[in-house]
Amino acid sequence: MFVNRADHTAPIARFLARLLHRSPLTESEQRAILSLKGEPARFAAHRDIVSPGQKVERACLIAEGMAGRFDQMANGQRQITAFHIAGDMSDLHSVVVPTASWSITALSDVSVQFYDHKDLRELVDNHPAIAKAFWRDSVAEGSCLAKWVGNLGRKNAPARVAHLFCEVGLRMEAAALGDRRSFAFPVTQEQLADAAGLTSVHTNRVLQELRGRNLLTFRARKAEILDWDGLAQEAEFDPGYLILRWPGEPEQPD
Amino acid sequence: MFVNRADHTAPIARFLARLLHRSPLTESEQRAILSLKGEPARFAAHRDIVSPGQKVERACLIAEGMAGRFDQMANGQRQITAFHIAGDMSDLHSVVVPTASWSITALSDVSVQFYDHKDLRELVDNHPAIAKAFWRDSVAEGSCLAKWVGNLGRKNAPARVAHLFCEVGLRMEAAALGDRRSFAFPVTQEQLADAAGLTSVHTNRVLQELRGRNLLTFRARKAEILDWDGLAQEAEFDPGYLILRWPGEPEQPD
DNA sequence: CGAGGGGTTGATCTCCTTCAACGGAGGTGG
DNA sequence: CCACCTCCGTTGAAGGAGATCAACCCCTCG
Repeated sequence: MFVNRADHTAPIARFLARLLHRSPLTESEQRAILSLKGEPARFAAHRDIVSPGQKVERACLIAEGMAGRFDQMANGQRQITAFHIAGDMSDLHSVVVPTASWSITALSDVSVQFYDHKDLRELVDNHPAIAKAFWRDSVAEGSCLAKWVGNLGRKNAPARVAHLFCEVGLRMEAAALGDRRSFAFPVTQEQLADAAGLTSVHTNRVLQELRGRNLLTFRARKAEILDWDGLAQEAEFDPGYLILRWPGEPEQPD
Repeated sequence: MFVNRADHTAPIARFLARLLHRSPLTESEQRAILSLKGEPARFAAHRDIVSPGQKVERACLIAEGMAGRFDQMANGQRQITAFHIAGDMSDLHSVVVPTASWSITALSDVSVQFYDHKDLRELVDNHPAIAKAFWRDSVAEGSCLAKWVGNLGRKNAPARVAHLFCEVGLRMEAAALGDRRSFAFPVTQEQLADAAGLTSVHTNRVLQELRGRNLLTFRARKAEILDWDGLAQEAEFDPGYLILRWPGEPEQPD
């Protein structure tokens, strides 16, 4: 595969690798993506990369660190609706919907690359396969969100927290950023709580319970899954919704 | 606009009208969509239109009635992650992700039209504007899901139920299927509960409370919003996330 | 050394669930 | 035309998961 010859640490190459998990692309299509020109930037933890209501003209690729999509309530409560890891184009959707009603906020210190909508649109208009790859990416994002609607609507706190760790672990492994059983997870317990729809106090107690049951540890922003199967069972975790294809697994037909 | 000359009651015309709320399309692009050949079918309430895990080769357009996307838990609990009304291509996303992990189920009796993925893919490959319109549609769906993650994670029962009615009301109005203050909502209280992440017992009490506060009535599958502003305030409803453009409002630039 | 962010603990409260029963409307068969 | 059944809605009482409130601790960094 062409991408294997590329430098995987280049942000755009990470993005391409992630696309290729889900969508086959020809060598020339891959080249077209790799030739995108990005503009680098850094953000400290807690800073907004994109603010709610802001009209954007470029999309943001996470190069290093972790970011999240936040929904803010009138009383100040927050809900994280997505975690973005290195290689994620966190608002690729802004190409077709340039004004979002939520923020993209740095969870840890992050470095990012910005890519002009104009260039991305040109790519889409000239390469139907890339258009479908981007579309598929948005559908996969929706699939994750739907799963979280189910988790928040119908699962208790331990299952939600367990699901969070399963999901992020598997995504980190797929992105070659760690192992599902041991990966950096640079968020605070409060941010975990904002994702799980819980208070930080209760999240803390749930983490202790999961630790006590020898399922996982979470210290110093590092997750260690002690019992993957047990954790997946607690979470009712079924990875199909992530729509990840693995090297060696049959490719998704176009 | 070309579509105004079309028969709005034809299912595919309803679908096109909905696309045009969000995406400008030329006359020839509109013609291409209208010339799609659909295969009709009917489903009784509670029947699966698409079952979880099923690989599909056609997408389903709701022509009449209401359907929902269901996520099912191991213990039998259900969560509705989306409502689909007439004119919604409820699994347009299946064109790029043909195997879903949830079901599309008829809420009321519904009639639908099926469209082959092959034809839809051809449309997308030949018309970049249609590709972007479909992509935008999936992004809008994701936007609704993200909003529901926020609602389920951080809002109490009355706010959730209120939000449900605001959302469906506005969508019905946009689809010319009713008025935001009075519309058919052919679901049971149990299905409302499955969407709001509540029990049907509590949903019943919440509906009584909202009635008591003169915000809405819901009887015989018909919603009457008595105080739209009050309901929207209770729900913290801000329609931006629906990504609906209205006739007369400025068009979204391509 | 002081300040502040993040983590931990305990006590209390409350929103929603659970369980159990009943009522009413509509459809169906005798 | 009545009897019955089933689905849906309604009500009450009790219980529990998680929120809230209020400390306190530890570590890092200026």
